[in-house]
Amino acid sequence: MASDQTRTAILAAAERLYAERGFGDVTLRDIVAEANVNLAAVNYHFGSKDELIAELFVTRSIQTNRERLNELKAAEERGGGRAAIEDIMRALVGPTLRGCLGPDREGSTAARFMIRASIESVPPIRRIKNREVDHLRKFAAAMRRAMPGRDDTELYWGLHFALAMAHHTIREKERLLRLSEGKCDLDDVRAIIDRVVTVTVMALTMGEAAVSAPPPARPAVMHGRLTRQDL
Amino acid sequence: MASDQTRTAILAAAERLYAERGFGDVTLRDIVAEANVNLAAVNYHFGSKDELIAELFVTRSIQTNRERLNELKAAEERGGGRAAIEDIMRALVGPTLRGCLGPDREGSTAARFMIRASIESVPPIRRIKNREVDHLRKFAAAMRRAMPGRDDTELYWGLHFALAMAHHTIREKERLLRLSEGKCDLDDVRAIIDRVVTVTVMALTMGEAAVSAPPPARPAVMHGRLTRQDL
DNA sequence: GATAGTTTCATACATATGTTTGAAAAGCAA
DNA sequence: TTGCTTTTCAAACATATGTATGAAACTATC
Repeated sequence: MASDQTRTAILAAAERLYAERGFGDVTLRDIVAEANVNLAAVNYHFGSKDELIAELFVTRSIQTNRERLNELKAAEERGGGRAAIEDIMRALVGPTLRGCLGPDREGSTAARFMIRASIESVPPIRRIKNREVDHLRKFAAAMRRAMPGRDDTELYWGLHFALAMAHHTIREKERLLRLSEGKCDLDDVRAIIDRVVTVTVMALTMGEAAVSAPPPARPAVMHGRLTRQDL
Repeated sequence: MASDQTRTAILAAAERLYAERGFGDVTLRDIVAEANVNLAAVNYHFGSKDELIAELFVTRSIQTNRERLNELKAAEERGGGRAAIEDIMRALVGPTLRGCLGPDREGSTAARFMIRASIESVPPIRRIKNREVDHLRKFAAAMRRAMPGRDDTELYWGLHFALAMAHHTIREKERLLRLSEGKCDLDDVRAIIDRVVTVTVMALTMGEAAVSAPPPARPAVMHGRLTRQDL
């Protein structure tokens, strides 16, 4: 089937252009020019522009979520059914950060597309995005297992802040670079992931200290992770 | 001058609509209908659509920045020239969070407009936004005074994460509400500000602990702020 | 109250953009 | 090949949208 060739070319071209210039600035004519196909091909193969965008987004969403869940699963197996909280957070923010930051590549096209999608919030994507909550719930559940007895509210805030830091770092990396005059190394993805994870775990354990015991034991996480030279 | 009336009506209507529906979905015709003025009035008074958006954005930017700087200044005077790091962060994230969250109001129109602006990143705004770095530098300077000897890199990351948490909380409040099934109280703005500030200060002092002294003293901030009942 | 400058208005213009159409081309099974 | 389906193509369509225009209404100064 040569038709799949056209379909694939459109998908690839669209993702590339959307990732680069955003949804607002890319027209169907831009896409078909990039893909070297006829204008009508988009509507023939996808029905509409919105359905094209939706297909792009669901495909990539599934991929990212699978990556995250794979890491989570690996961590849980490593821990005999209960993953360490750090590894859970690492599974949450690692795939996205690795995909979107880094020295050589400008971030893969797929990752940059997903960033755009989470920034610009165009209608077809907004509709799909609501399912993301179900995915995040799996991480909330893992966190609950890792920190039993912890108040759920705290878990949600921790999850929320982890995504905040990861996401914002990707979105505003230019600004952070300029603000810090290059001092913040945005190519050292490992260090960034460590940093986000460390802060998140501190935020999560901090609450525990304040709520459970008046003389709070220093959080367990500070022992291992905090002596890294990159902090 | 009756001309100012039209100008003002356009500005107000535009801000309201942009705040509500975003830049992508609002046309000049929507704006002039909302403002009850003629279509040509926009180009007569502002020159172009982009210049209208730019004027809205610079006005609000100046206001937000002034609010922040006022709080910062007050904190520095309270501390005799050197503000506590918590109060600096509070001055940074407080105005925005107070403006955009809260029970009664849906967040002021002005604040919601600024959120849109920071989300959608339309060309005229992108051009202006570059000056924001200069504003943030004032906070970096205050932080440096509050934590002398601290590595600059850490300060920038702390500043960056504070904005990340504040911003992301505003952007994704619906999702956090659904994820937590209402357990995360997004109407208690004071508690949210405290939470963001506490985590940020922990992130900032955590590095200090790891870098300076091998047996890290429990961060000073944990004494005062951490016993709040809302954590 | 006449005149000059300012503002408003209805309307038109130009163009960008998603979509549709109908015919031509290509693929494929018999 | 023949006949049918699937795919491609150029062109047209419909419309939304920012902008421009020229006349009318309004305002203020003398």
